[in-house]
Formats: sequence, structure tokens, C-alpha cells
Amino acid sequence: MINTRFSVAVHILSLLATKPDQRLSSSYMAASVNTNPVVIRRISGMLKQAGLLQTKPGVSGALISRSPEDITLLDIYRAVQQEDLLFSTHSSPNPDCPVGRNIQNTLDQSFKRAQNAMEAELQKQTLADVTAHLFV
Amino acid sequence: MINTRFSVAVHILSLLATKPDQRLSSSYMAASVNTNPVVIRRISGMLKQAGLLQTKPGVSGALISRSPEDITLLDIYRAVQQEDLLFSTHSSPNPDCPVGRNIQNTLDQSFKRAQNAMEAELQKQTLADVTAHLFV
DNA sequence: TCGTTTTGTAACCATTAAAGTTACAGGTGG
DNA sequence: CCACCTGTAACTTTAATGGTTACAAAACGA
Repeated sequence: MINTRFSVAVHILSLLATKPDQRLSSSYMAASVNTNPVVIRRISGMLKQAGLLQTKPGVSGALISRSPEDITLLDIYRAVQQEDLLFSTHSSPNPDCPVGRNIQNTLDQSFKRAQNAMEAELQKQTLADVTAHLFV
Repeated sequence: MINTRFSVAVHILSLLATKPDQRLSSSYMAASVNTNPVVIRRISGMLKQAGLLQTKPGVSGALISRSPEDITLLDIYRAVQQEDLLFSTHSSPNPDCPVGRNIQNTLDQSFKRAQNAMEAELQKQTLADVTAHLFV
């Protein structure tokens, strides 16, 4: 199961997107997410590195960097997921076995296709889509 | 990152598919996967429950239950993945916040779409496709 | 029939990642 | 100058994973 960083990241950006004129502090967002402010700052840091929001040390609050229509869920997913691969393969299968020798390469291809399909779907959805659904 | 059970499960079934006339023991398969026989038996148990292979206590080895053309990677994935959901959402966001109140429901829908896309791709690929790739 | 082998499981350990928490340095602005 | 905030390091707790040991029950062959 994929960790909740992605979930929290979308939450953070949804807050910023719905209040684009306000700088929201980590404490404020932590209250909405129901977690610790440090958790928010940690994830905000990743979103900042990805260019999705802006903060300044000492200055309270974060601002969204792009229009919600221009931020896809894939952008957010990649910002908080340091692991490139969705599926793990078991390590060092037996090279003396024809299956063991080739299984990793084969699985990598199969798994990559599945991951691509998932990411393509995430790319179709924008932050604007998410925030629109929040208020229906 | 999704655990290696899926990867090992495909490995096991690939072995059985390429030697459909032989009962392969957990020790034999463990040597190919490069792990402990108990790990193999654990995963074999899940595959057995899903109707993908047959074993009998005391009788050495496992046999594949269906034709490799009729086993999709999704069948295998579901057999070894007890978690239904691919993505986690953070628990108990603040119900007093409009975003917090609705984010879970919204994310569930978005995430489900991504998961469906991934699973659809896994369903397109059969065990026969995998074993064919092993020997190219 | 007896002994060896195998499956199926339970139990335990080590490793790892995640999330929460405490603490604090450094910047900002009132 | 002071209160507050961000950024980050460090620590704890918890849970999942994979490996391992152990053993009961079943099967099979000598």
C-alpha cells in the first residue's frame, strides 16, 4: 500500500488552492489534516522542491505556485514519492535457472507497463478536478 | 513500493508453467527464487487458495491449475495482495474544515481510478506472455 | 511397517519504512 | 527585542516484510 504522504500532499495543495490569497501556516494545515505541523512541513518541503508551492523560512505560511489546473495528481505523486518503481522484484534469483536468470528483466517490463497505466491516469486528473469535487 | 510477494508469485507460477509435467517442491523453487522454502510455501498457499496451483500435504511438489494463457497477472496480484486498496489516505481529517470533511471521499475516487487503470493493464498480461518473454 | 521427506503453519527475529514527536537553529516581522 | 514560524535533525513507536526455526500431519518408498 502506498503511504499517506501522497494523500496528505493533495490535502495540503487543496487547502492552498481553495485559499490562494492567504498564506496558510503548517499549524493551520496540520489542524485540517489532523497531524503534527512537522509532518506538514516535511511534505511541504517536498512540494516546494517540486515547485508546487512557495515558502520562506521565518515567514508564516505557504502559497501555491501554479494554477490548480496546471497541477496534475502525477505531479504531486512524483513530488512525494522518492521511489521511482511501484513494484519491487525479489533480489538475486538463481542465474543457473532459465527462469531465475530472466525473470527480473521480464517482470520489470510487465510492471513498468502497469505503473505507466496508473501514472497516465494520475496525469489526467488535476488539482482543480479534486477541489471541484470537494464542494459538490 | 509493492512488496515482492507478487514478484515471487509470478516466479513460482512461471516455473510451474514451464514444467507442467513435473511437481516442483518448495525447496526446488526456493533455489530458483533464492529464498527460504517456507517463503515459497507461504506464497504457494495464497496461490492455492486462489485456485492457481495445487498441492497436497506430504506429497512433494506443486502443479499449476490452469493454462498459463488463462492466468492473468491481475489474478496473481489479487491472490497475494490481501490489501484491496493501492493508495492509503490519511485518517480522520478535520470534519470542521470543508477540505478535511470531503477530502477522503474525493481521494478515494481519484485513487480508485488510478488503481483501476493499473489493474486493467495487469489483466491484459497473462502468465503465458511472461513465460514467452523469459525465453526470447 | 518404519523412516524419510514434504507440506502447512505457527512462532519468532531482524530489518525497514512510516508517522508522530521533541528540540532547536535561524529567519522574519511586529 | 521578542514572539512566532520554517527547516531539519534526532528519536520513538508502530507495522509490514521477509527470513528462520520448529513441528505436526500426511505420504511414500524401502
